[in-house]
Amino acid sequence: MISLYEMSVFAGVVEAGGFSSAAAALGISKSAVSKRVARLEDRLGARLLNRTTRRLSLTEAGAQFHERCIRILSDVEDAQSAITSLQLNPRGTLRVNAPMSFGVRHIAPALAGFMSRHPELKVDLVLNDRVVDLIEEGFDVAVRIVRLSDSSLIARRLASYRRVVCASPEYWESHGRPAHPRQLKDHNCLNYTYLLTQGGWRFSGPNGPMTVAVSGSFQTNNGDALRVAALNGIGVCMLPTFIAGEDLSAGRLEAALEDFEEEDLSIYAVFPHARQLPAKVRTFVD
Amino acid sequence: MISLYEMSVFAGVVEAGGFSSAAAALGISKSAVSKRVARLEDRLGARLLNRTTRRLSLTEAGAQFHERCIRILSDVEDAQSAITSLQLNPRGTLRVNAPMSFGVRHIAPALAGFMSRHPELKVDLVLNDRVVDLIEEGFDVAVRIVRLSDSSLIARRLASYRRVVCASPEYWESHGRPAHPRQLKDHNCLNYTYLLTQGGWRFSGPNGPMTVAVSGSFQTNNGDALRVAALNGIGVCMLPTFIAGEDLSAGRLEAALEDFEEEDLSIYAVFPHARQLPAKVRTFVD
DNA sequence: CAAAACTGTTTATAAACTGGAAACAATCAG
DNA sequence: CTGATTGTTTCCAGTTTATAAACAGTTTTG
Repeated sequence: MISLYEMSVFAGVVEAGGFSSAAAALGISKSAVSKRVARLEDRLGARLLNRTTRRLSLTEAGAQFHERCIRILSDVEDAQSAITSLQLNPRGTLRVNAPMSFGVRHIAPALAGFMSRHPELKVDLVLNDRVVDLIEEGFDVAVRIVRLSDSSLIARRLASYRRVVCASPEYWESHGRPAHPRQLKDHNCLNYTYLLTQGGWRFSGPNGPMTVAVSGSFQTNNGDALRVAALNGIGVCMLPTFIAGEDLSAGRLEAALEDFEEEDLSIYAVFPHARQLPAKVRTFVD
Repeated sequence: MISLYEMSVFAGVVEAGGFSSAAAALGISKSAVSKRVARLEDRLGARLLNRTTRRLSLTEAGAQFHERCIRILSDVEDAQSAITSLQLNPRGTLRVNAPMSFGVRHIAPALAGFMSRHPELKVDLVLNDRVVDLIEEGFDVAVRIVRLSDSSLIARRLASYRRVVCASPEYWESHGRPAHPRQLKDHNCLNYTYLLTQGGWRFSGPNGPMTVAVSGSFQTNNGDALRVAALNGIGVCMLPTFIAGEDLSAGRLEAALEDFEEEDLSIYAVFPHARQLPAKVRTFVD
């Protein structure tokens, strides 16, 4: 198969008007130029240049081929620089996947500023709480609350959060505040479906981690619904700080069992691969 | 530099939807496919394909690049086949150089039939009697009466001819017919300028070649003018058979000294190079 | 007119690259 | 769990490549 290098050497010779000067211009030896052109002619099965020691002239075939060479080489150049630019500048379409609650609460608001800083970049934010296949569904990056052990995916830690047992001040007042996780069995524990499947609420006690089975009158797979229930004083729930944070600061919810909290958990950005991360992804994560 | 082969392998992978199937389709091993694509990605500095063991998907960069790849590869294909076709089919422009007399008398008449057999071919016939630089002036082929010793040019014998001493029947009648070249000094020898510069007329006697100095009242650098003079009975001239042939057959001129004629001389087609002769040239010469 | 300079080509040799087989790692099907 | 399949990596032999040097032919120059 013809190679682009051969074509560019040929174009160089035509441009320079000679093998020796072309060799100098291309920074290679003249024997290399000679052989490249000879090989190209062999592959095409046609003579491209009529050459004497002194003068050089294009064959009819050579003239035709040169014209096309120029165009092809510039097309390749274009393609290459398009890719490079896509790699260096944040643009194109960025497909982001994130959990529902976190996405609505933290990503969507941040997106406005991000997008105004990068007007060439389109963002496609897909929020859902199931674990998606990044590669199959073509995501550039996903935000994950739990770390996955998928070998081909690369994770980067974005932030930490805690899970806080909390309820409204009114609820605590009427039901009392537990001093130990075990006492939760006397409370109406509002449950996040996902946590339930893990067997209960996890704490970190003085003797290591412990899991407490809890039960209550309400369960949902949506963190915001849980929060609303808690705000209304229906019961106790375990909420991540990125959901309950504001309510805790504002005093609308109050925490309990803070001495038994698990160590910090992490929020991760996950990419399909590590090397050669497009700028759009890098910028977004930053 | 990116290579077309890499691009075609990448395009093959996209088309086949997998590395292994692409390898089978391209007839190479899958390790080669893997390495080619990896190298292409390195050179572009961007990931083109997101790959799991099971599934394959194009990156945004990959999708863009693939589109351009397809176009570039087909452009190259086009260029290549255009050259090949130019090489295989007689078409394009054929620049022919020939001596004046021979060109007018033999090439021009033959051209009509040749061109009607090859309507896609244009012919540019340049007639002159000076020796031109084929390469510098861009000729595809030249017809030469004398063999040149130009190293870079390749000659092919087209036909043979003889040089015949002849005059009109009337002239012979009134001046007598010479029996030996030496007797030419008693005749009015019409001279072709070019031959004069060689010192006289050359003959092949029983004792090997001989050159006879001749003189006469008329000399010209045009064979046809010489012929006309001879027809008019002005004197004796030495004409090539390709000029005097018809007149000799028709009896308008009669030969002499036929036993002393030189061995056959040749008419050559001369090309700038031997290998990869375009079809237009080959066809023309045939 | 010979020496010098310059052309493109060829040759010899060392370095780089290439492709395939096999081993490997990861995933999926049964 | 085992076997099949996917893409990657490693290793090695074979090829290709580039360069310098020698070469052949032509033009310029002193």
